[in-house]
Amino acid sequence: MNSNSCCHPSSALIDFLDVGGTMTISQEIANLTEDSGQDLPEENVQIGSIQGTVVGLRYYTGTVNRGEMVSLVRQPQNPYDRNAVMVANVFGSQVGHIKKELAAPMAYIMDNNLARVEGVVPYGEKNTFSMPVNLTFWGREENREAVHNQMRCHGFRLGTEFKGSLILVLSGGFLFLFYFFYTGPNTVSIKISLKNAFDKLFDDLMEDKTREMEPAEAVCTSLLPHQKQALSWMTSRENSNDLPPFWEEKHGLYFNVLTNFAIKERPEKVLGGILADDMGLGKTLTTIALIVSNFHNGKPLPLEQCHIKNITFQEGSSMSSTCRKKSTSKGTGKVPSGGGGGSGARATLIVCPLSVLSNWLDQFEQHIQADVTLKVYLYYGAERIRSVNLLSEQDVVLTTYNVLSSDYGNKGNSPLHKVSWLRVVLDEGHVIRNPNALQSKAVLELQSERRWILSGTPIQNSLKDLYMLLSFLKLKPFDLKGWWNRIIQRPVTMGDRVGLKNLQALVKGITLRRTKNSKVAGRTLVQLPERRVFVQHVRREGRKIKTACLYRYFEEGTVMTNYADVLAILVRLRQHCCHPSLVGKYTRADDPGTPSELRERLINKITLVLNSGSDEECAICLDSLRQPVITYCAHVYCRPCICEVIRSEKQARCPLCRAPIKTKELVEYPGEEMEAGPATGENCRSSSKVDALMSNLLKLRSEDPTVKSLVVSQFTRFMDLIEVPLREYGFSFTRLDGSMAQKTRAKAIQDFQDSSPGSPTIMLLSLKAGGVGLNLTAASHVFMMDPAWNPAAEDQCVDRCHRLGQSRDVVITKFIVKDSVEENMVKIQKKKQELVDKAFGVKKPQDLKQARIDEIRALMEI
DNA sequence: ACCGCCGGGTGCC
DNA sequence: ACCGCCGGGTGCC
Repeated sequence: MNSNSCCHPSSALIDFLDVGGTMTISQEIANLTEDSGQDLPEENVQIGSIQGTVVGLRYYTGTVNRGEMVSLVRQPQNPYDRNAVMVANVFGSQVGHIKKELAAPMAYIMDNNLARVEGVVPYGEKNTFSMPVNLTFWGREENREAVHNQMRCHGFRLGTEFKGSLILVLSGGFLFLFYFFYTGPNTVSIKISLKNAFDKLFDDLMEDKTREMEPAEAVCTSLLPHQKQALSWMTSRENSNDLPPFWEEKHGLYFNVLTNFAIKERPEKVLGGILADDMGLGKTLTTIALIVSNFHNGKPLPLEQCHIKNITFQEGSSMSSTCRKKSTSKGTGKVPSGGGGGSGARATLIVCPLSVLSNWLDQFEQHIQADVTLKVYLYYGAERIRSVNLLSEQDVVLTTYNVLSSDYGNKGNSPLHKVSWLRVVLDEGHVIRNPNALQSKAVLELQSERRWILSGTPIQNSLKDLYMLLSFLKLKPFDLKGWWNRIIQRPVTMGDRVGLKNLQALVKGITLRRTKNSKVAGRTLVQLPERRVFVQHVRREGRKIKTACLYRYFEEGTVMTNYADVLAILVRLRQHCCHPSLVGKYTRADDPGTPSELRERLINKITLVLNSGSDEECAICLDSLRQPVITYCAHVYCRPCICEVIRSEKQARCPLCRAPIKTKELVEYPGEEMEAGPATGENCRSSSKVDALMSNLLKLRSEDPTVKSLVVSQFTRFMDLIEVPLREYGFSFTRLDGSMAQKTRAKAIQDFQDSSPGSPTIMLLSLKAGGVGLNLTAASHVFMMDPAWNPAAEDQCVDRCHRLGQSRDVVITKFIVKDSVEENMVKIQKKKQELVDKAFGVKKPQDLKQARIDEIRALMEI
């Protein structure tokens, strides 16, 4: 199948045109497809297909091509027929209506969410009055009968004529193969080859992205070759006049090779993309260079406007550094012109997690010449000035996702949403992967000419993570869930090679990704110092703990019904490995007790589950938990997800253990709770791990007093306990954990990174504290006090010091208690890594459940 | 729409 | 003729 003219490198880098006036209908389609949440594999069964008729063509301007995909949108408010089904092309322009006789059963099916209907116009695209449309119904297996019945009642018979058939469509001189791939719910064979292809998704992204560009002179740091390449690529993405991915110009028309859509007007450009470099390659520096080098209309920052030097980083205050300017010839020559467009937009908005806010400020100060005027405003804190004018006049506005979403939630009064930005940059952009999160909705509403996503991990769990990124970039039609599912998500999930190729072409066109191992001219991008890992086994505390009740759960097959108990026991076993006094009291929930007691216990459980570091996901949406609630059977879900389950079933049952559940019995997560107070009394005694740590630290200090170390634990109370001997032996240390406010956090980081004598040599770091951007390169030793469930979390933590800027070899010491739950956790880490590799995109709740059981079983060595 | 359908005009051969 | 047939007007939902 060499049908993919869409994979031409030249055609992949194309820009999109936003067709004016179609937004309402697009929006309508978006709204209609948004809440159906039909992206789980079991909802993607083909129920049947039928040929229908599109009528009323002459009343609408929307046109289609031979073989073009169309969308079907219900119009319940239509004054002539409340069953009306509108037919629209990819850009949302109405083409016509489905003939009313067929619209009647379709309306019922669509309104009751029995199936999604998708259309393709096989021929007759030039007809004046009506044209045929091949309709395919997709839905859950359990709705198959209902859909067929409804159609039969109205005299239609759903067939499977497109099943596994090849339809050749000749169009515009191109040969397109449309392979209507039908597979049942269980497709195993193709998924294996899919995995390899998926791994290659980001391969070859470097091709043709090796041109270098010098930054504007305002940047005082010299860029590494790969950063100059990124700058060149980003600049060309912003100034490019190319068509967006999958668009080609043919005979004076613009033609989308994926959907067969064609239009006279040039599709709107997509200026920007995804910078997906590994962390530590300098995404921040590159972005700063981009901001000043490709300012307005492809020119570098105008350096001649110089004012008073005044760099302050107070929250909610404007800071600007001043300048005396020289020539700006450097870096201007290679900038392709044409982008930007003279709209007058000036300001770049950078949205980032709180944890890296101070890093951005540091980096601006560090990399921008001191005599350059760059107006940077930190839109953060209660004192932030909510003035659209003030914000528009800045060069850079920095804010956090939290500030952005809280302003956005404050209906109609979000200054950030009233500014026409030149450029919006989402740092750690993968955080918007959940479309239901307020912060995701908030970023989609920002007005900007250019849009960038910075993320070392653009796809974290599954393919659908990419949807929100494309949506933010306004990469049509993938910014609408229905089209994304249809053209990419479902074909790829079902193992369709063409779908995968399209996905690769799509990603390739808008993404630059290099890893630490990528090479430029035969050399790796970054020569990082070595990184050595030692596992140090330590003695167990006291006798081996009995876990009889866990064995019982396995024998009874009630592991999942007692999941919270199981986790609670495991947490305590792990705590015991660290220090016996960490272990809190524990009562098992044999007796449900009175409702208030039960409630209290459930709150305890959900707190434990969410703080257990087990990286919980909602088993329904398979995404990270939002508005977590716990059921009486102690399983944790997103509130909207589980409410939907309860609403849609008569006798609702817990998806994980099948226990009956009710909405009013769901218990909410009350939020972070502070755990026990400071260590006192018997807590002050040491433990094997603490002893081992101290002897390491003392040895290091005697060898080289300037060496700095990270001491990492998942238990903040363990960190409390470690503080005692650290003080006792006169170590100067700082601490960073999730509970700290931004100011103290930034102070802790700054103190630790400071190399002057007397600065802290140790940082107590909670494993989950801070985002990935955190820079702790002052440390060259890492002590992992307790193993994490997720090996990636440990790696990420180490990467905070083993990154660009690290000059010493990094030594990692992991303490593992012999003959304990920790040893088994290490085994699971390895397994889990394999699982993550395999499970890309095709996770089912059942698999997830079994994986959990297997995991716990392995932990207990049962 | 080179259709179907409607409704007015018309009416043996 | 309370029909058939003809031919003009008309046409999404």
